[in-house]
Amino acid sequence: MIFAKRLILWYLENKRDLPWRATKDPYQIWLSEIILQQTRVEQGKPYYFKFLNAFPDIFSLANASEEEVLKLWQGLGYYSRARNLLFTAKYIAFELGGEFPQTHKELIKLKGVGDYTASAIASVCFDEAQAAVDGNVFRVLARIYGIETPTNSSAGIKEFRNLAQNLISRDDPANFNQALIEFGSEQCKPRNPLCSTCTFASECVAFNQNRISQLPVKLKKLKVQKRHFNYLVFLSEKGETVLEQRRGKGIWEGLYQFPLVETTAEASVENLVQEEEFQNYSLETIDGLSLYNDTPIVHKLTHQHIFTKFWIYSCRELPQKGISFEEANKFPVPVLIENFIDTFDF
DNA sequence: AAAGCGGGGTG
DNA sequence: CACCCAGCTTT
Repeated sequence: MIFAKRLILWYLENKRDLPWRATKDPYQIWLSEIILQQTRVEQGKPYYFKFLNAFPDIFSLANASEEEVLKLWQGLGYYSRARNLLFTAKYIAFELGGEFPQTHKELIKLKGVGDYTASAIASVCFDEAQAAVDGNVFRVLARIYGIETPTNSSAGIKEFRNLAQNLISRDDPANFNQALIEFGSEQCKPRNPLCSTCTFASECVAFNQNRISQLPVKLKKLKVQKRHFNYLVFLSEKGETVLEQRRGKGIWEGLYQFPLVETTAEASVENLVQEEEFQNYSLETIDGLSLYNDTPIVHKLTHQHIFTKFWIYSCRELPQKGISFEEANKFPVPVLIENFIDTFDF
């Protein structure tokens, strides 16, 4: 039996009951795919429900504010997804009259939609035979076919995409794509795959050559950068503090945080007060300045470790416009800041 | 082609 | 601790 047929048979027997599998509505499929980019299903699920509840259709999302969307997205990471989500919702609602693009060629033009997501939407919603190649698919194909091309190289991306495109079922591309992904997620797992019950074990190169732990091949990853953040938590007599929005490129773009002084190393109070950024927030005195956490809080991200000190800065009047402590919860903030706000007794 | 972008789960 | 997750965009 051909690969696609066997794969789909496995899928129909083993597929999970996931919320977005009950619909072919492109809005809902698009929403789920954006949420699931580089995100585990179990982590994404509650966000999918939150968004669908808050924004049942493309128009309600299109009419939301960026802060509203970022707040709902808070904690999920890769926040450009949220900004692109809103941008694309506005485009579809107001430029296309709410009509979703229906082909891979058109879908891939949308902000935040790449080859994988365009293929997923085109196949699931419109039965177009475009292979959706995600991390699961790379792994399954690398193992079964014994492909050593790094999956995160340009050559690898091309090779695996071509292979998947040759394997895809013309009759049922929607189930084929979801089956291959589901198979990678549930059977051909990164660690300890279930080879003993695998329907492809007899022809799987990795299994038969005992190379499961060596496939797929990925190019080495960059080393993590260390950064030192000093947050100034102002406390005024009126019960206010200061939050600022992060501007420009970089981590947490568009999210809010306390006034930040970044230093090249862990800072003492003597170091801190000499920083130009600190003096930009200058008060008449530093008598109210005290360190909240003696040991830096280490916030670990994929590509950087952020060593954080929170400095409590009590004052009569704030150096700039403030917000009440209660309001702090309403702004979209990084998890690092959210944890502090939840813990600190204002 | 390579770097940048979050947060959390897993072994 | 390292590795990975229903990847995309920018440089």
